[in-house]
Amino acid sequence: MSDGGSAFTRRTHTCGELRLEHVGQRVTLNGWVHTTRDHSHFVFGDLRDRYGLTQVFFGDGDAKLLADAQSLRPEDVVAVSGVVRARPAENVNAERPTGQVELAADRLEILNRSRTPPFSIRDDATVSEEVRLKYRYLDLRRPQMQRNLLFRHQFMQAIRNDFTRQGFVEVETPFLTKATPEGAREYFVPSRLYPGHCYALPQSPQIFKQLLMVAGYDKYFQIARCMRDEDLRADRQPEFTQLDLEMSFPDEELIFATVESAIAHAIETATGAKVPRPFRRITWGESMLRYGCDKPDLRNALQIEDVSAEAKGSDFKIFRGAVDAGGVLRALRVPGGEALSRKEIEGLEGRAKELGAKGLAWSKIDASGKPVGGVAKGLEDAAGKALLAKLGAAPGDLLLFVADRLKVACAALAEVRRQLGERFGGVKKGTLELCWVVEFPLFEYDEDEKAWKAAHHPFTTPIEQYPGQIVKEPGAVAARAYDLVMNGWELGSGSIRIHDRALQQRVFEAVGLSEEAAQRKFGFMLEAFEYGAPPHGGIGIGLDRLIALLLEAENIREVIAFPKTATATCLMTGAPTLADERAMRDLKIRFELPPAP
RNA sequence: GGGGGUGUAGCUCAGCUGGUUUAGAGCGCCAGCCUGUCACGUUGGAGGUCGUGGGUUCAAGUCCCAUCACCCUCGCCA
Repeated sequence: MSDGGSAFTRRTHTCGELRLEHVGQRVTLNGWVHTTRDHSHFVFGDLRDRYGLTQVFFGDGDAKLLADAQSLRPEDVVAVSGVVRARPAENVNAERPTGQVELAADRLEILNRSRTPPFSIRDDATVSEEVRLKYRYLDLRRPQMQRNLLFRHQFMQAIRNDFTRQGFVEVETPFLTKATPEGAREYFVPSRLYPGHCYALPQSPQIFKQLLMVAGYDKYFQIARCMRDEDLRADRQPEFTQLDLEMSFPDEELIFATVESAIAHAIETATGAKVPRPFRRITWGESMLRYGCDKPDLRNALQIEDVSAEAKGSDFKIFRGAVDAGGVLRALRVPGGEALSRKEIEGLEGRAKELGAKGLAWSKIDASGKPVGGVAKGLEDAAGKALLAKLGAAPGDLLLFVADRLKVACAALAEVRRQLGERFGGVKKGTLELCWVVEFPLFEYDEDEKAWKAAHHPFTTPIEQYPGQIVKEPGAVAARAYDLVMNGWELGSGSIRIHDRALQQRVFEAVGLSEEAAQRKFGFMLEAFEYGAPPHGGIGIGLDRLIALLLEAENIREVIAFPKTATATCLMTGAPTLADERAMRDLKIRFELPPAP
């Protein structure tokens, strides 16, 4: 058979495989030249593939072989054949699994030369992310990245296995679908057959999975790609992977138990760590009060306290003023916090101010239990004493206060608490704390549009205190919505859905969606719900984030093979590119671009 | 859309208050030497649009303005 000259000796083993037990065997390795050490009369080479490194010895009198070996450069691709031999005892490399042996080469096939790579393929190479992304295929050769992607694969496999074991069916849903104007901005795909019409790429498979429930697939899951045309962050990419699932006839407990099983199984399979179950539960209200946010890091023992009632009787202007203006006074007691310097406290105050706080008041508690420094004077009156008592202030404490609007006070103290977590809150790297945050509000007030809108999505079941509450006081209605949170990161979000057509209509009305508009946007779904929609609910969990957290990566780009930059470009391919004129003609699209500078 | 940071050799960086040479270092690269290295060692060498454009100045890597790229972040992400 003609092979175009590309015949080569196929490997018998990988570069991570050879041990003393192979000594004496004739083997062939295929791989990349990692390094060479040229000693003139002989050459050592390290051959690399994704399984490991094996030392190859060239020499032993064959001049042609030696010359070829001397010509080898990093990242050349070769096939090397020879006999495995034990290294002399003094030359064993104990740091490598293959370090007991080496391959005494008698044949070297250079399969492909490499240009000098822009950086060396090693974990300890310091390379800017920009360069790494441009040469992503080289970056992915680094052992760390190979470990990351392998870990990701194992994690995904374990999830699929556990859902399959639990009787779930993985169903693929369309990429080319109908735009749903609520929620995240969508990517559009123009239709050639229907000029002026567009498909949208799904921001999530939400509607399809609910229709699968109507279709009777009572346990659905999918490892699904989602696309959102929003601005990016370290933990957000324009396309990302969700573990999406939906169940019929559920309650929260069934969904929690199902998800906990799969997530715990996957974490245990991929990391070997034991994940305690059930996960902790905390209501949204409690979380906002104690931790100032809806994604608490429960490893952190520090807790926020509301001392607005005490502030009311205070003579201290900063405390009292905020409460009189309809705001709150919230405090964070930091045991041992007296060790913080003035400068460190100012650093925290800087962060608090970035988040909109007017300031960060503080006082330390001295050995006799008296407040000293900062706003200590404001704590001397009766109200101050009551406040200290409520906080349980003890010698060595640092007390931090934010007097502000509720939202600002929460955000500022949440950030301060987060920053102090490792030093004073007992947060340890490498530990996991998963929890469910439950009973989210159903609606949020949109200040810009002066209207209530769905906090999760408009298919979420309300928990009405009395009939009609969603119209009379929408802000007070809780929802059967829940978030999965790990170490202070939101992993996923879900709810028990509305399956009743009339209730769905009332919720649409509450968010200002008329019958007509609802029909236009979701008519096919509402119609489906008239054919026997079972009660159902589910969740979507961001897998990139979860995997990044487990690998202690700073950034989800570290666990995505070909990620985009913070400005949604691909440095390797150059995407996005200017539209091709002819393709645009086919699509009957013309762009109006601002004039070039 | 706003704020902050970075940009000098292939890579990672230094370059002070504008003037010390022809803008440096380590790694990498190229060439020589080296019979047990494993981040091999050693000798020598090549390599620069100081992100880009404009301005100030006798003189700009350095100061000013604009712009681009990347990173972080606020808004945004039902």
